[in-house]
Order: sequence, then structure tokens, then C-alpha cells
Amino acid sequence: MSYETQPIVDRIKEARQAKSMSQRELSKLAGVPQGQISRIESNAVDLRLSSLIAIANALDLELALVPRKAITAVQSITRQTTDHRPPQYPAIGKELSHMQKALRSLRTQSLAIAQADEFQKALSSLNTLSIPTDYLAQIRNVRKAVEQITKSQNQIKAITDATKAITYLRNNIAHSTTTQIRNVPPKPAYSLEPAYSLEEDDDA
Amino acid sequence: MSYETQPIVDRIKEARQAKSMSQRELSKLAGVPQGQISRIESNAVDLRLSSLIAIANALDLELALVPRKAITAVQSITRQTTDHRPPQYPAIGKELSHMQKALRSLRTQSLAIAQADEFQKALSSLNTLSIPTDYLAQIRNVRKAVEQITKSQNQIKAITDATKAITYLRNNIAHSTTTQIRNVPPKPAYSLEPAYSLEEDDDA
DNA sequence: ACATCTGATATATAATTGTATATAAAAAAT
DNA sequence: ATTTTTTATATACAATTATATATCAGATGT
Repeated sequence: MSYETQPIVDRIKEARQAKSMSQRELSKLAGVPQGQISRIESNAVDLRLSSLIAIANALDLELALVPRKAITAVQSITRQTTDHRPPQYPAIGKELSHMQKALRSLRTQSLAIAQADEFQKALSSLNTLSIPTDYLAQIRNVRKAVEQITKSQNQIKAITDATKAITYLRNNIAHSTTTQIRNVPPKPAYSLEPAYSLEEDDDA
Repeated sequence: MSYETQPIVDRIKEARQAKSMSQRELSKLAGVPQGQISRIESNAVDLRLSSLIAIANALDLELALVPRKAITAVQSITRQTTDHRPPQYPAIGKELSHMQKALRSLRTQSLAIAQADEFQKALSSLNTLSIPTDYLAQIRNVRKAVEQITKSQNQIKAITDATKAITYLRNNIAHSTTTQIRNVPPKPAYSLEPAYSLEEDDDA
């Protein structure tokens, strides 16, 4: 559609993918049909303000009118507040995505909020690292544990344990990479194509 | 229309009035029909993104998606960058509005930009003061001078002179009010009804 | 009193949106 | 491995809604 709307629409799509949400998930949260979200993201429609606001809010974003003079300042603040995930091996990225998802579904269901927040924090800090494939198996185990939480008897304990596991993992990774920062991270392993950037994860 | 759109729509209307623009003027600048602007401002329609962007840009505003965490920071920046005009006696307000308008039409026509900027700065600093009616006659003279600039032979000189006059006036007012800040300003003279706030003036 | 400028409104047209369905890709299960 | 099931995005058509054009009534100033 009109080229001026592109930047906004792009930011919406990025935000959704950063949270590794599907269009359908976003659809439910925002109260906008999935089909419409599809058309919006492909910039095939000139969407209405109410839709934009609903979608933005569902993504924890607020629509603001900023004086031209202030835009650079605002952009810098926005950058600071926005998590920038490093590139990740696809397999690792997938695991992280799934954990994000599992966490979101935990939130929508019951479950004590404090513990969920703890887990979120741990996961976020993990998300700042480029993770070597060596850790794939461990991450996968944690992921499964997180996915099982709903079915577990003592959910609080289950999520607390998962949080510990994540924190432990994170410290391990952070420590191991400090010594060999440049070779372990996947950067040189593949180019930064869109295909991979889709694998990025999450939220804060 | 939907109540969520209200804040955005309100900000648009305020911004337009702050610049003392008419709906028709904004219409020309934004390329959106005046009738549509009327409906938008009364929140009778759920406007499309492209219209919103066009209108915002015409008002020197940029549409931004701000992370929820950053909104207070952004609001504070926005406030700093946005001029807040003190209440003004209607007659005074009108003169200031007319000067704004005259300046805008000067800008759209030729005329050296540097001088116009100088005038703008002078006018803005005048705009921060609550002006006693004593100065009405003087302001009116300057206003007429500004309106005549287009027709004058030496436009550069004309606008430079007008700038000097404004600056002089401002210093006078600022000085006189420092001694009797509380009684000269019009605050007590009338209540802060919407009718009056319409008279506020603008821009930076 | 007249000309001008302000914001509002009626109607025709064009576009978005909602509902439902299709296609493609990925995961799970046998 | 191959089939089945689930998930993720795209699209067709009807209904709803915004937008453009033209016109209006009121206020303001000359």
C-alpha cells in the first residue's frame, strides 16, 4: 500500500516476531482477525487507527505523536528499551522461541505471577547471549520441562526449578564464552539473511 | 468513534490549534480534505494510517511506536520539546495567531529562510509570555508590518525590521512584568474555558 | 450589508474489515 | 521413512466504513 505506512507496519511485524508470536496469537490478543494481520503485515491494506492501536498494545507498544525535533531522542530511548537479540543458530533459536511461547501460555492460564516474572527475567538474560550449539541438549531439556509445567502437580516448584536451570545454564554459557568469545558464537557460521533473523527471539 | 483513538485525535487537534492553523490550511498541507479533518477531529471516523501520517507530518509530528517501558521517558521529552503557551487575552491571542499565519505564508513563498527563522525565534520567545493588553496597539502594528512584507520592495529588510520590533517588544514586556508579575497577566481576568484556550498560539 | 473564512454534513465511491476457507510448512505419530 | 495432524500464513467474497466532492450555515472582519 502507501509507502509511508511501511515503516510502521514493519515495526509491527518485527515486534511480533521478536516475541515469537504467531499471527493467530497476536490476533487473539489484539482482537483483530488473523487474516487481517496477514494483510497488514504484507502492507496490502491501509489499516485503521483502531486496529493499529489494538495491535500495538497487544505487543506492548504505544502509539505516540512525537515532535520532529524530538525524534532522535525518542529513537535513542526506544533503542535502549528494546532488546536486541544476537543471531542464533536456528536450532537454538527454536528452543528459545518455544520457551517464550510456553511462558506466555502459562501466563494466560493461572499460575503465580511472581514466579513467571522470575522465569521471564532469567530467560531474557539468556536471550542476550549467542549460544553455542554445544548447549542445545541442555536447552532442549529445560524447554521440555517448561512445557510440562502445566501438567505438573506442583506448578510453583516446577517453574522455580526451570528458572534455576535457566540461570545455571546462562552462567555456564557466559563463563565459557568469555574465554573464547570470537569463535564459539555462530556469527561466522552463516550470513545474516532474513531467513535466519526470523529465528530471533523474544521479549522482556 | 472508538475511545482508544481519542488521545491521538486530540493531540492532532491540539497541535493544529497550537499552530493556529485552520482545518483548510492543514488540509492543503496534508492533502486530506477539510471535511475529513473535521470528522477526524470530532472522532467521528476511524481514520486510516496513511491519513494519520499525512496529517501528523503536516504538523511536524512523527508517528512512533514506543515500548511501554519507555513511554514516560518519551512523554517527558515530548513535553520539553513542545511549547506550552500561557493563556492570553483573546485580542492578544488573535494578533499572535495572525503573525504565525503571516509567517507561514511567507515561508511557502520565496523569501530567505534565515530571516524567517530569526523572526520565528523572536515570535516564539514572545509567545512564552502572558501579555498585558497595554501592548495590544504595538503588537498590532508589528502584525500589520509582517502582513505587508510580501508586498514590500526590500523583503529582507522588512522582515529583519519586524524581527527587531518583536524582540524589542518582548524585552519590554518581560521587563515590565518582572516587577508586577501577578497582576498584569490576564489569568485573573477570565476563566480558563475552552473558548479561550482556542486562542492560544504557537510553535517553535 | 457584504465578502471571507470557519467548521460541519449529505451523497457516491472506493476501500478496509470480518467470516470462512485454502495452501503451505512443520511436528508428531505410526 | 511416510502418513497424519497440527500450525502458520494467505486469500475470496460480503458487509461495513472511510474518503472525496460539493455544499451549508455561522461567525468575523471590512
